[in-house]
Amino acid sequence: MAQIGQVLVDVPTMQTNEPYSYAIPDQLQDQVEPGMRVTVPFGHRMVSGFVVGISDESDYDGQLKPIQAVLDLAPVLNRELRQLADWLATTTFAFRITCIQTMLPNLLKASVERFIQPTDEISAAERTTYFPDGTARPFDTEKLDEATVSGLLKLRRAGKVTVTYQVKDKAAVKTLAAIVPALPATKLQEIATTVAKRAPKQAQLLTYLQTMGDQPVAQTQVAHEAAVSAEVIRTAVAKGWAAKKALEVYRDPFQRPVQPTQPLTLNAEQRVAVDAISAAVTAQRAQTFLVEGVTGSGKTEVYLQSIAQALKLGRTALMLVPEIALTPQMTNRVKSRFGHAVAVLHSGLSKGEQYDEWRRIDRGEATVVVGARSAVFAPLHNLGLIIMDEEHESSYKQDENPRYHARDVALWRGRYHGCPVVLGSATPSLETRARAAKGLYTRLVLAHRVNDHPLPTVHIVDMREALKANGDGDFSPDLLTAIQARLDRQEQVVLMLNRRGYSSFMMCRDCGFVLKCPNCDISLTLHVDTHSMKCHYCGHEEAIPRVCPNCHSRKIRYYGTGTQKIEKALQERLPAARILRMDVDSTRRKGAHERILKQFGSHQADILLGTQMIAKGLDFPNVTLVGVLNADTALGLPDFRASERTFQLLTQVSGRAGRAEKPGEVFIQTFNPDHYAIQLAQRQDYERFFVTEMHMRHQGNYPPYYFAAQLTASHEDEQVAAKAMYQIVAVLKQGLSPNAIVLGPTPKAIARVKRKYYYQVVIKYKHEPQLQAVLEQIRQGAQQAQRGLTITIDPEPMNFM
DNA sequence: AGCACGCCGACT
DNA sequence: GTCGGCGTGCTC
Repeated sequence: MAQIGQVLVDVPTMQTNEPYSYAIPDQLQDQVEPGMRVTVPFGHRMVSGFVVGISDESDYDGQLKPIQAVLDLAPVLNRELRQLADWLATTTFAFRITCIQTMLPNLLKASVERFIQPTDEISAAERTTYFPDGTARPFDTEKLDEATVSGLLKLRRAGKVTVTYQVKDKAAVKTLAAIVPALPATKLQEIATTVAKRAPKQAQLLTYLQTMGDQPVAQTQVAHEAAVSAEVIRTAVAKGWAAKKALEVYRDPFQRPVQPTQPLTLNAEQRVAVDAISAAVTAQRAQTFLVEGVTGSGKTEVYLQSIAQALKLGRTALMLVPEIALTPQMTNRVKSRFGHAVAVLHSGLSKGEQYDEWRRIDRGEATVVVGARSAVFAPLHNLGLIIMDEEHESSYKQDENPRYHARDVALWRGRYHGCPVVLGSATPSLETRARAAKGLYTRLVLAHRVNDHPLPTVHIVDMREALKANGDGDFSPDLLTAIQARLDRQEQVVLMLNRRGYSSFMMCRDCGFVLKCPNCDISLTLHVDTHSMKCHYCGHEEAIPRVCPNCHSRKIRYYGTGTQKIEKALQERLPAARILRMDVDSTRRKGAHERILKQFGSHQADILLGTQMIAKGLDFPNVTLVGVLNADTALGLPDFRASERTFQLLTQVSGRAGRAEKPGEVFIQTFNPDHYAIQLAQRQDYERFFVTEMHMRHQGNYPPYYFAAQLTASHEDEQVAAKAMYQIVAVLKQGLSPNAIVLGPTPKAIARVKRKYYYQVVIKYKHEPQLQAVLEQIRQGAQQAQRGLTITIDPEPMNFM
């Protein structure tokens, strides 16, 4: 019976979110399998598509078109990952094809190219103007100038030219020229006796060919080992002694060799953790662990030994780390333990390297994968363990469709494979820690630093006092004195500027008061366009204050500053200091990040000044002082996670001081010295912070007590965006229970981005069985709504700005 | 997404 | 009268 392929076409729209039926032509019969990429005619053009099923019949009434070509010899997504794609699509409200593209390496995303060519109808004059080469030319409306495009389109209407489509598969396997003997060894030996005396090189090669077996060897290697030139090899091939073959090779992203390491001896806490995780690995139990360990408590060693257990049982392991922590030092540590079994996936690799690593994993040649967010889709078979380090990091959440959280995907895969998931952090997210408290996750605590180094002394500097003393809002006298002392002692300093919070909010420089919403306990954001302060949660609006409502000081103003400005100010104060700046600007170029760190590591600078990115995972033994210039900025953000983020950041950055023999010191400059997030970060008291913050969340009906979902509408016309949001609120109110709290609509913090206005609604709820259906209904409705109107749904937002 | 179809205003 | 502007709807 004729087969029919169910194909998801690569056209991300609501109408094409279901598979379309295509006839499988005879010559492709039994070649097409679910999980393969194909090209199909769609409308009046060719598109690429993805086969999700094969069946005998279709419920489509019309005439089926045939699949044009198959792009893969084997499925690129196995059954597990296809199921995962469907789950992702329903839970994140993203298109199925978008989910599939997200899971595949970039190179497997086929592109469509258009070509235009003359027909017989065309006149000679037209041919010479538009087709100087006389034949088909690429037709990219973006690249050609307008006159040419309109001219060509006119010709097309007249039937004088036709447009053809070509789906181009970028997936390129890198090959090397390789040599394999074409004759049996005995025959070669026979020939060897007959070659001319004055052809010693040919004899040499013949001898070599006899020894090499039937596996192809790279031509360069043959030339080297047989000590002959490429010309001699060519002659041999021409004479039929050897054959040329294309040898498939991987673009190896890490050429440099690593020193093998042995497992370290574990302390009692680490032992308990490894044993618990190993037991779950062995029992193939989908158990979730929270490994809570302070900086330097040896979490990584726990991960590595747990991975070893999975490998010992013939299973594979996945280790996720935040992109920013995916440094060569980090990956080398894993590679030196597990050698060639390790594949690394991250954005620093070229597309080709990513694809090759992906293929090594898919073929089972790599059994340990280390990577950032998207590595959670690594095509590992037979997973035995998933680890997610620094699980609280917000970079695990993708900000565009599909808006997935790698943690949720990891837990899904854990359930699928029956394998444990280990979430690790010194400062777990409230959600995770709360689940551990409820007994849903098993909590494993590493309270001791491996070398018993004392934690650094943390000083809180009250900037209100400092401001009075020297009138400088950036550097306190205490911090400057401390920096000078390190310069004198040839030690190094890390200074962090909290740049998140560049958004303009109002804070009093005398008392630290931040203007907040009376309804939401969230800071108000300044809107220059309307000259007012707005709450992005409930829409409350009030005038911009001239004096501080708390202490009546006139020093209430916007808060926010940049690294360049700070660098200049610091250099003026400490002319002798060698300052290295690290921020988004100075690390934009590839490899710049690593180069700066290397420079600092070899003490080519005294002070490293940077943004958040310096808080994570740096380990410089000579750094004995860490300064946080503005601890408050994140606190001022209109986000209920502001305290949590501040606490996590301060705790992390504090861990950067004095990790070696020299004791460390930390200075936190703040206008809110009494804020619990800052106070508790000073004491490195996560538990106390957890309890306090949980109380705050309970008071405000925020996660983890409530779930939150966010809907955003954007349109060039502000009225249209706002109106759409009001209609959505009406749908929500009707479809949801009275217990659901619908906040908004309100304009977003940056209301106008790329000439579009953004309005949002936040839903807080505990138990809404109808929510999925209502959101789905809104998504359906969004399709036939106004042109240019975009509705996004985020079922678990991390950012409320 | 990209294209055809179809309905309106500014030209030959 | 027609060319071509964009708004609307469909693609197995």
